[in-house]
Amino acid sequence: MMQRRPTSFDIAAIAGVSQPTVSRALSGNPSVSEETRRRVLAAAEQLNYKVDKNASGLRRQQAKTLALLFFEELPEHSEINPFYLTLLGPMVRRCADRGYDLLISFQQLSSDWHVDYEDSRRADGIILLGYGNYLQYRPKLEKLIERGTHFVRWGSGGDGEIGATVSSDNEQGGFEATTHLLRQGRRRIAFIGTGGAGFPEVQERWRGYCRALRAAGIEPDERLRVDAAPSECEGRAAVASLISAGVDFDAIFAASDVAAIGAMHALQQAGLSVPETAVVGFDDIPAASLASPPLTTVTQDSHRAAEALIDTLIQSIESGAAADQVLPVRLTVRESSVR
Amino acid sequence: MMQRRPTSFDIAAIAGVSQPTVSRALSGNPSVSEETRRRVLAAAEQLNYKVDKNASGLRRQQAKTLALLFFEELPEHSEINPFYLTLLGPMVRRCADRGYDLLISFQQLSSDWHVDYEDSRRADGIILLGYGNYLQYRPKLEKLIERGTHFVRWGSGGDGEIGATVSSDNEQGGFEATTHLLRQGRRRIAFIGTGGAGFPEVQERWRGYCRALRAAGIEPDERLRVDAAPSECEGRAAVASLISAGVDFDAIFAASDVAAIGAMHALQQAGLSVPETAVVGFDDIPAASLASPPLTTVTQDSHRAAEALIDTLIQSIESGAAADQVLPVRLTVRESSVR
DNA sequence: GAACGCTATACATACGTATTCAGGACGCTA
DNA sequence: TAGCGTCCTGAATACGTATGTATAGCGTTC
Repeated sequence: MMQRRPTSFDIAAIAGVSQPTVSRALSGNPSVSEETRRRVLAAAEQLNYKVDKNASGLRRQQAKTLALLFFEELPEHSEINPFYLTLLGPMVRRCADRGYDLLISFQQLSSDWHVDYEDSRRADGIILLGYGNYLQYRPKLEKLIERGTHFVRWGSGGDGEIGATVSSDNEQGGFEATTHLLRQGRRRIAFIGTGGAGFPEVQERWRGYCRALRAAGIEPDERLRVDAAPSECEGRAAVASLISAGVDFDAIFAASDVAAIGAMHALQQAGLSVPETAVVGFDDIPAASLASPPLTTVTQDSHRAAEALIDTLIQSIESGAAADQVLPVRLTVRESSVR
Repeated sequence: MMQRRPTSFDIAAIAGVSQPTVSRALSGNPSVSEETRRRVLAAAEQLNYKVDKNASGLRRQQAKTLALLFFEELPEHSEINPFYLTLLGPMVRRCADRGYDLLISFQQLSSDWHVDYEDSRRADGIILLGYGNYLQYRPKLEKLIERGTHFVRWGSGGDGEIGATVSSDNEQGGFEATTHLLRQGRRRIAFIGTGGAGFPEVQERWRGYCRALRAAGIEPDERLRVDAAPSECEGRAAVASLISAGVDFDAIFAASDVAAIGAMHALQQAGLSVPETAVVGFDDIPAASLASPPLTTVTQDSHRAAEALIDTLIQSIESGAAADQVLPVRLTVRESSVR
């Protein structure tokens, strides 16, 4: 029955106006009279007309689309960081509200990702999601800036950052988690997380941890610090190594929930109960509340984070400049840390 | 320094050919001589030229983009079904391999989703992801078909389905899970899952459950069947109600992992240990292996599922027809079901 | 040696929209 | 009634690509 998609000319014919008027009416141009606009909208409704995204984009030289780029090594079968997945829903929503579409991709799918998206006008800007270790990508980020590509990163609010950044207040999170454990009477709190220079978030959490300890008159003990990437496996291994090394500890603060869950497994495997040994994580991924016992953790506000990312990027696209943002965090106390 | 994005005319000028030749050279048209193609590619490389997606799409009347539509009620703060999130990575990958971009959206963001994407040429086809309850959307699906929109659904392989469908072998999964429990010596196996007509997957799992019981000479007992949507909360409530009703059971087969995890929590809360009461789930979401004890579950092959979805949709777009697919499942035995 | 076929390229054009510019209608003032 | 400004609309055009059609070059055949 419908042989051809309707164009703005078809609408124009029905509404008895010209094609440009249709375009103006639909885009809310104030120089179109109310009466005309009504006729145009009615005609568009009648034919189920939708503006052709390609034609519109071509004419306006933009895509009205953002690209979400997971900025991690993802060896074939590994999972995307769960925290990023919790950002996904709110980001999609915010994009829709702001009139943008959201494309999704992985960094390693294109060696040229840093030019592909904007150069082909598939997207007007890029959201980079990558947990730490961004140092190795820094040259590419610089290339992005050099080319004038709009992008925003989820990362740390630390110094030496490059490009617009949205982050949680990692230092404060580390402080609150540690303070909570101290208030529970813990004194020997292990810190589990990768401390390498490429993970500024974790560095900041560590700094918060140290501040809390010192505020309680305790000097951080390097023997209580173990490296572990954000994965169940590494978290488990880290605690296992603490135990086998005979290090004395009564609580664990892990810089990521997945590592914290691994830590709990290691404790249980060693016959130690949680919260007898208290455990606190960071992120508040969905699995945190499903763990047993449910995991006390530093909650990052994924809704605000998502909105901040989208808004910052759009502002950068539309007005050229955008300011970094640091979002507050909140301690969510569950059963893994209170006797 | 670069004031303007290069176009195919710029490449043509450098390579000493005409614009159409550039287009043909880049698209691999065999009527371009090797020598010319080399020159064109070199020029393109030199200027960092990328084909303009809008212009290309406009000319070819397609977007080379697929839309991923989460087809669920997502009241503001609820999570996307974790199983779908495990599909995400592989789908993105497959799309990239097949030369398509992937857009992401939620059903409820647009009341007109069933026309929006294809009508505006933002996407050439739609992937619908929605756990069960599709009956209420059936009218919209019919509208999609009527309009000739290409789409594929994740669902059940059952009868009366509409449109191209990719699914797991739910019946077999239910059979294997139940058979496993029977082999462990369990006889009173509770079934937890929504049995309404709108959830054909769950119906099929139930059928497999019944088949396994009957093969062991046991007649299914309706008192052992409790409704629960796929959520931790409903799974917990379902088991709590079984316990408080005084129903006798020695194992639980839950039709979703999240419900199974909820079930374990209810058991632990009631002082019952797992696997003293054995628990088996369905889906194999990431949290399943993180639960304690780790959850035995029916693993759906998310890689094959993702690829089947993408391939089926692209085939439908490019050649008009596509066949349904039913994928095999596999029981993953962990500690929640073996003493 | 003229007609023909084949290959590789150029020319012309269309895709559907948004915007610039020009102009018509109308009301107001002098 | 001429002059002017305001408000709305139409005509023309450009965005960058892909493709149908035409053509130039060149070897082949009878």
